[in-house]
Amino acid sequence: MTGAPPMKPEEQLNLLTGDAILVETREDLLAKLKKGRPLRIKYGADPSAPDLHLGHSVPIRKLRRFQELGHQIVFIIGDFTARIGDPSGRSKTRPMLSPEQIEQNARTYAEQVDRILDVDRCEIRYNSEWLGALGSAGLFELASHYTVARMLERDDFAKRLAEESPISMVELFYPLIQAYDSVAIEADVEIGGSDQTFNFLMARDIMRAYGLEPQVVMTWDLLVGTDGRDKMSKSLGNYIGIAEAAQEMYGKLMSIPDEAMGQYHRLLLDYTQEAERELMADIAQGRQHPKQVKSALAKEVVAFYHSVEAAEQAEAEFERVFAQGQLPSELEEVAIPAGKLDGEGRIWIVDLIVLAGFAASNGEARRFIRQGAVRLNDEQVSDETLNPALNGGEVLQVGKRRIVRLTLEQ
RNA sequence: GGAGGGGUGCCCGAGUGGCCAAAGGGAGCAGACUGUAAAUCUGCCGGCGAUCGCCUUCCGAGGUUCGAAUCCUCGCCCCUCCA
Repeated sequence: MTGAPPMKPEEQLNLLTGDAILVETREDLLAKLKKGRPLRIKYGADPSAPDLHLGHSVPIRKLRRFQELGHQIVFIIGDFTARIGDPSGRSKTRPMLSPEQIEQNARTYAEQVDRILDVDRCEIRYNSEWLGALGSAGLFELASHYTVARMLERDDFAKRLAEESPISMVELFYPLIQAYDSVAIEADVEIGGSDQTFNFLMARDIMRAYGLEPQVVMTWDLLVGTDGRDKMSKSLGNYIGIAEAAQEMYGKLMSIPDEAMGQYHRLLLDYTQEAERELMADIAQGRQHPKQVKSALAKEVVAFYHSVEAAEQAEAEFERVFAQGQLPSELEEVAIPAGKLDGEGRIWIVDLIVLAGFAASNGEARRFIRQGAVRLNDEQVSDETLNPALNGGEVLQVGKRRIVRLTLEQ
């Protein structure tokens, strides 16, 4: 991907912007591209979230596109800000990180990003490098370049002000500090999620104030999670990790609501907005079958993170288990301690379900039985008092997805 | 410094002396159906043994009462307004 002939600025522009929600501005970007030098593309990494999911992958994939065109990616690790922490009302979960933790997270982060683009060719910078040197005088100068009124335009602030929820002073500084990062590295382009739009745009003003050419801002909407409602996030449990097993990844992708497919194509497979609309229209008008579209999507994403073979295998397995209702080709084994069996080698079915880890309590196990969710050797269990004899090798199933082969452990 | 609002099950949120293991929603799980772990519909959703029941829950510690998530006292925490 290094030896490709340079692409014309106009072509680059189209390739880079067709799927973005905001490009501020296309004219500026074109002008920069016409300079013919590699552009500096800023991306603020989040070293507090070491487990990357497909939501994080979106901007990183877009960075990869820049990289393939020969531009310079600059990752900024916000170690300075991470050490300060964030007292904002909502995100209580942002802890203050020690330098060691930040270093460790950054390394984990880089390893994962490397699955998507070539990290060795990226510039990685820590913002304590320049923010530490800024000092209070520098900070005041920075603050002098922006007004409270404009700061409060940010919808997040405006909303909280309106509903009288707290806004900490530190929070007002975050956008300024981020903007200063752009000044420090002389960013040509900054990209990220649409939740960052205000901060990115503000950096344009701050850069001008420091006598620099303003950066181009590009944002993409946030990928929704497997629930199709909220943005993908680990804490909401609606995420698909980029390091997940192929089978798991495929299954989760198949579970997204149909309406989310368009966005997934655009954000994960680089469909343009126009292509996204066409795809969804095709589905709506019956020219394409939603399931086929979804499984093709799932396959392609899995192939990106694993391999084509793994993706095909995942699909075959999925069809086998869910469409045809057969047992998976490989079953996980759960060892049952022999001591749990009675003198005749029998065990209460409720205990067995709990021991297998399928229920947190006897009550839950009973409920599963009542609901007809339990199968032992493919026979539905309806008797809560069943005491099956166990020889090892039995297949225990609770619901459609949790299936296990039992073994005996002395 | 002054005034006030509040802490309820995984989350949000009702409940102001018994009918409360605690409404409703979300999440989760299961069943049916389907085109998938989509959508939709139905059910479950503190623990334990079970037709009935028992035990532990409504920030913490005490108290009032036959009886409290609901009343009182002290403590801890969160938030808002005025200055």
